[in-house]
Amino acid sequence: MKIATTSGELRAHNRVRLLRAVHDCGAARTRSQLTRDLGLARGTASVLVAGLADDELLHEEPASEHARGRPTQVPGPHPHGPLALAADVREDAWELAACELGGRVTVLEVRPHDGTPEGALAPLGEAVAAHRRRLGHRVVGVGMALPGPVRHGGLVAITHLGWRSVNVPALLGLHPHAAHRGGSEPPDLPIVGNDTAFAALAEARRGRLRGVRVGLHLHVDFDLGGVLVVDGHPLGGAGETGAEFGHMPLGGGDRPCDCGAIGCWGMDVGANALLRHAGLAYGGGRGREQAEQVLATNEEAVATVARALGRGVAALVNAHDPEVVTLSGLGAELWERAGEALLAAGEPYLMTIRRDRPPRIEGSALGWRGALLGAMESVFDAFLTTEGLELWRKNHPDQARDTPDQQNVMHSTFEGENPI
Amino acid sequence: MKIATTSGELRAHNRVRLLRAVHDCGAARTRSQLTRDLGLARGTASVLVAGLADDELLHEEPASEHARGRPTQVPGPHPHGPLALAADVREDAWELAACELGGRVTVLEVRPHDGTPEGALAPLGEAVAAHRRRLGHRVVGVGMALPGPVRHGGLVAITHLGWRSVNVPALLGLHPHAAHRGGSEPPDLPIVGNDTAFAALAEARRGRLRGVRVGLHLHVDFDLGGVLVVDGHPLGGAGETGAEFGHMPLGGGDRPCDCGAIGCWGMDVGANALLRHAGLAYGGGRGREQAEQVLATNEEAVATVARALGRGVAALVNAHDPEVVTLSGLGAELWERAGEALLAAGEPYLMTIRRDRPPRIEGSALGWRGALLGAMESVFDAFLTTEGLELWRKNHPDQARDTPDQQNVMHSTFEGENPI
DNA sequence: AGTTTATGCTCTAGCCGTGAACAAAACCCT
DNA sequence: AGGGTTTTGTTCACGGCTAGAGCATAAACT
Repeated sequence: MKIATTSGELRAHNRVRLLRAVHDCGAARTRSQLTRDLGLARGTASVLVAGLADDELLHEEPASEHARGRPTQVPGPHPHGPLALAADVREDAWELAACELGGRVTVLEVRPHDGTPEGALAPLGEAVAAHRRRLGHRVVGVGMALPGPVRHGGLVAITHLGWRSVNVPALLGLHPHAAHRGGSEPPDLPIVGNDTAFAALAEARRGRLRGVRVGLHLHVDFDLGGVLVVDGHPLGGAGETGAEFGHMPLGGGDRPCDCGAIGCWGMDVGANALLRHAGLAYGGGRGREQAEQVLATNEEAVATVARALGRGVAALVNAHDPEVVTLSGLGAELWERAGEALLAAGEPYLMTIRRDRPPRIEGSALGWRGALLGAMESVFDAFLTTEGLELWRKNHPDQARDTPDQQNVMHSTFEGENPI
Repeated sequence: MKIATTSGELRAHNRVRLLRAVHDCGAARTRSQLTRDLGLARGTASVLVAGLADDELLHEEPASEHARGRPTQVPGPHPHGPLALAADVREDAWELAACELGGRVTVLEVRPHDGTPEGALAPLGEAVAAHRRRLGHRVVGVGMALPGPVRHGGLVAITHLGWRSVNVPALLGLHPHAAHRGGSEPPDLPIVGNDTAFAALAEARRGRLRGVRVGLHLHVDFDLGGVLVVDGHPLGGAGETGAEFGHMPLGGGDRPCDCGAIGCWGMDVGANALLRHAGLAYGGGRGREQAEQVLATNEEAVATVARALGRGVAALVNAHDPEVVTLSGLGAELWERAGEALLAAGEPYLMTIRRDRPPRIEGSALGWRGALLGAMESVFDAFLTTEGLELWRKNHPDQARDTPDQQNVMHSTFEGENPI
């Protein structure tokens, strides 16, 4: 986070801190708690909240439970406040959702696709554009998770689907538009990222890696992704194409991988490996249901995959000394069904000092939703900055400040539910 | 870095920023440059510099080269300013140095030792204590690099020397003293760290990883250490015992390692591996000279080790996507003598997308000095914070503010050189 | 109904950085 | 040599910010 150096930046900074705190706690803390947690004076908090409410970023509601004194308010998302659109594109389907400040998610659309870049992305692009039109200026960004390495700018390579260097923003039809009014760069370009990195981000903010200084997150689906999470941030690598722990030769074999290397660990862990061990056809992002059947019925195949997973986990624990290792997607199910085999296979590969104080291993708290939630968090990460809020202020229609009539209209919309 | 939230913290913050900038550039930039780089108003810089000079943290000297206008000053270390003590403890010898703000290093002592914890650390502890007495309040911290994983609190395991869980601060005789005057926690405890992590830190601040967002640093001596450097910080892991990339099974073998695991990559890279391939005795931290002879004469052994290094580097590049890979210690020499073999061996293990834009591989800019310099940097990292500077102010003898006589005395000491 | 308690609101004091005006100290040109 | 130019350091009025105190408020407790 950038630091303030002038008294003017100070205010902008505290606005961000307050909004960030509201978002991170899921809009569940009272104003007085927030005031204490952020170390602010009550007067300062008063001014800040008033300003943010004026900008339609926050809206206070009375707290439901009271203690002794004067009842306090709970700052939450404003009914006209910022929204993040987020999509999780998998090998065989995609999901699109909207999310408001605080993290409440509304799923908008789910649709299967044929695995081609156009077949997957063109309809998604249309759906995004339609919802963006509908929601107008409230949409502050679009996040998109994809199951492969994503270069800066949205070039995606998903070798096991035959995507070589797919320009995701272009296929979505979400080119950066002409300059907004206001002049500054509009946040029109989607934030495209790796599903594993997003799942890790979600885990760090709202899952089992919350408050963890150094964690390791492994996301298992058809193949295996892994990434280190440090102080709440997944490490993306230089071109944002990190999170590829699955392509280290930790499995011991030398089978050629679709990625172009040999011996990749990821080939021995995931749905494809399950199908292979069960003697079924695999590859091309097909066979999710068969894989789940193997997972449920073929104990030997499950144990073999769990052992491969365990061996690699041990290697990564040696190298990075994480506090917690979290497993999402299939990984969580492997951990549940064959945790013993996983641990036993890793044991010989652990350093003695790691055996003395091994990291916790846990299934994800977010299940298969991680990637979607992480994409959403990344949009808010970009928005909850001094620049992001400044842009909101600029591109925002004038708030009803002077006209009391409009104030009343606004209040009337507060009454009912407003589904996104 | 902590962020400021009140106007009071603002000042403290800018003091840190200015001092940090002076330190990072090696006291080579003029005040006007610093003012521009930090985005300060000239007036603000004026006040800040005056305050820091008052606290004996900075001392301005006229710039040697002039441009057109009024000549500017160069802020540098104050003759009574803070000093960091730093030691590099290797398997067969240690080195102790002092360093002032800006990074000028004075080597104080070098001494071989017998490889036992007491034999190595007791004399070092005495030397540190003696210099600390001599230099008094100017010593703001002691940093110490050791060739093995270091747990928080200074417990070190160097398995290839038979050190199991050595309490370094205790053996140094540097227990935390009784409370300082001032009350706050004194910085008496040495900052004990892994040599690889320190070498990486030095590389990030004053070497080839400067300004690099994601880098990978590998330090090869008797064994192999490796660590990721993100935004100028080596990733320590949960218990600060990260930096152990050498203990992943990237070599392909299954030989048992001293660390308790099997198949560790580090066994195939480093002085021990060189000795082994040459058919010589190895282990116990002995044989540095023989290893250097092997390096100079036995091409086949060198190539074998370089290939093992290259294979692991490829795996790590896949996983982390670093911008630059730096090699220090023996690694730099291996790179120089057998860079081709290293690259060729790594090639098959690289993902296609990594082959398209491979990271730069470079020898360290700091040679064998990295660990020592990194230990020094870590002391300044702890000192150049709002808390560190506040402590300096408190524990500092009163500055000669009102008495002009003392001012003159001070100026007389400015004249001569003052060797540390 | 009065007391207690925690919170929200308002206003002043103190601190900080900005930016303008001025002073200083060099270089450049005639 | 001397005046103009250029860049930097210094000083100060100004606006912005947060802290903290005092007061108002609204509930729970007695």
